[in-house]
Amino acid sequence: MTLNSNITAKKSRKKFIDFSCVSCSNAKCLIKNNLNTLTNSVFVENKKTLKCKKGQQFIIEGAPVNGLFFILKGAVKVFRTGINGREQIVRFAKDGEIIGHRGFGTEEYYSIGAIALQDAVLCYFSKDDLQKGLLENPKFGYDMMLFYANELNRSESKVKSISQMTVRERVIDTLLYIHRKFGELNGFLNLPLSRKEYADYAGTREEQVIRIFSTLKKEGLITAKGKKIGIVNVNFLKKEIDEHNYFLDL
Amino acid sequence: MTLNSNITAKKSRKKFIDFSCVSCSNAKCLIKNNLNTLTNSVFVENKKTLKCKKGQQFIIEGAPVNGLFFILKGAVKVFRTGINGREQIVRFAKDGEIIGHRGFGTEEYYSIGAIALQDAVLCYFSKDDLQKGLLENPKFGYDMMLFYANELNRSESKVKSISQMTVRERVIDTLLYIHRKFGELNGFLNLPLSRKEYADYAGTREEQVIRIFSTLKKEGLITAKGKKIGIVNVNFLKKEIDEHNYFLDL
DNA sequence: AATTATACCTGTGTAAACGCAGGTTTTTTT
DNA sequence: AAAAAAACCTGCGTTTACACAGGTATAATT
Repeated sequence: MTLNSNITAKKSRKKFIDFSCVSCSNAKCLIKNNLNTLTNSVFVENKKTLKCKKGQQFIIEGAPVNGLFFILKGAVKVFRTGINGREQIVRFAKDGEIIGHRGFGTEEYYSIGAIALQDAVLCYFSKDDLQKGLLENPKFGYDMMLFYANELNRSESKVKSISQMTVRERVIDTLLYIHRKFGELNGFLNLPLSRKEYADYAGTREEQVIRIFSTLKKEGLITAKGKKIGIVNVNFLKKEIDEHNYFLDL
Repeated sequence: MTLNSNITAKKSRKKFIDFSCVSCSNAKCLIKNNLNTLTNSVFVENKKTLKCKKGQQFIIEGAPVNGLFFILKGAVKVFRTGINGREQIVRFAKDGEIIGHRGFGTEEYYSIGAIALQDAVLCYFSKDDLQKGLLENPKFGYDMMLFYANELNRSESKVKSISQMTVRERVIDTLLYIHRKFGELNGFLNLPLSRKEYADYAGTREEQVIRIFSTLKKEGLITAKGKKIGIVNVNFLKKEIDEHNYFLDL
């Protein structure tokens, strides 16, 4: 909101606005972190910043890849569409994170879709520019590699979860994931999601999530007022899925 | 076999044998591919090569990370262990591939286990050496990043598969994956796996795989003599799961 | 303030996947 | 060649998760 008011859209029809990495306050961004050695690179100057309203889809599955996005501000869901348009959310992303694995290399089409869950500001880098930057700056490339290695670790962990956990456990796992990643605000998870979105991430159906939320409420493990979900005691929930996570620390 | 006979084990008690990257015939290896610019790097000289017998576990979940492995020759399953020791195979790997995402960065413990499915030869690189190599050679780091980005893509695709496909579809998907990756030999998949291993990858149970193999046999879609599985017509199988893979090309 | 739309909730029947139990075949070991 | 072990197979009852249907509360729109 403070951001939006700062934006004076010169080319409002294209939704591209100028933003500068140097003055960016996003400490967790890989680009910001490597800016000292990237100042000479073209790609920082060539980046485009665009606003994206809540609910807006900014990456469409199957569309040609030209580059990739960094989230300057906001929250985003990344998903794959299956039969009958059923969504599988593979990840939630926030400030500083990268969206669009296929923005590199020779891949031609996006394999994922992405929708803003809140009003968001996105930085866009072209494929060629970014590739150049990565090859010019080994530290940047190394950081990027680590990011993907970590994401892979999380994703493979998710494969096991969906495969071996019950629906109830998966829903609890999802609640804890949102809690870890987005934290709390006034005792409620700091990212409002619909029951359907919980289901799409947990790999189940809306009705199941609703039922399980009801049960968890009765058991005093969570509080729920509409989309506002509060975790009463994180450790109580953790305990229930702990045996699944021998070697997991994220 | 030809490899084994070439090996003259100086330190046979430690199972480490000297091998040289320069004379390596493995064209798909990331290190081999970048060898021209890596010749000065220490880490290529410091690598250890070790033999690993069929069935042997060379990475144990939760063990401290010191480095990571490249497969010189052989096939390997990478898995995570869940409740009651239930295995979730997250990946099969072959010649030239990397095992152990956590060999980088600050991670302390392996999050995955790895077992040789055939007699294998592995190249081992220490964490520090490899990190140095990656930071010295941007192209090498970039290639590594691409590898992880592709693996992530595949893993996220697998999340959707397990979440949305029926068991039958998942088993078919697994058969096609093995076919893509390991090919055929005399009309049979060129990687013998037990029904249990198919189940551990597909996210189901041994009995289900057995049942589904029986049905597929009756339907004339596959042939099966023990562990030897043959796909009669790849396209027939593909057709059944195609609608799940709108934007998938791997 | 009334209306529409969206999100949330619950009961009930159904189908898919699972667990177990008992068997056979194949492979490995002695 | 015999014995043991591992892998493979099948039937059947049970459980889990699902689909559908109909309802209520909440939020958005006019």
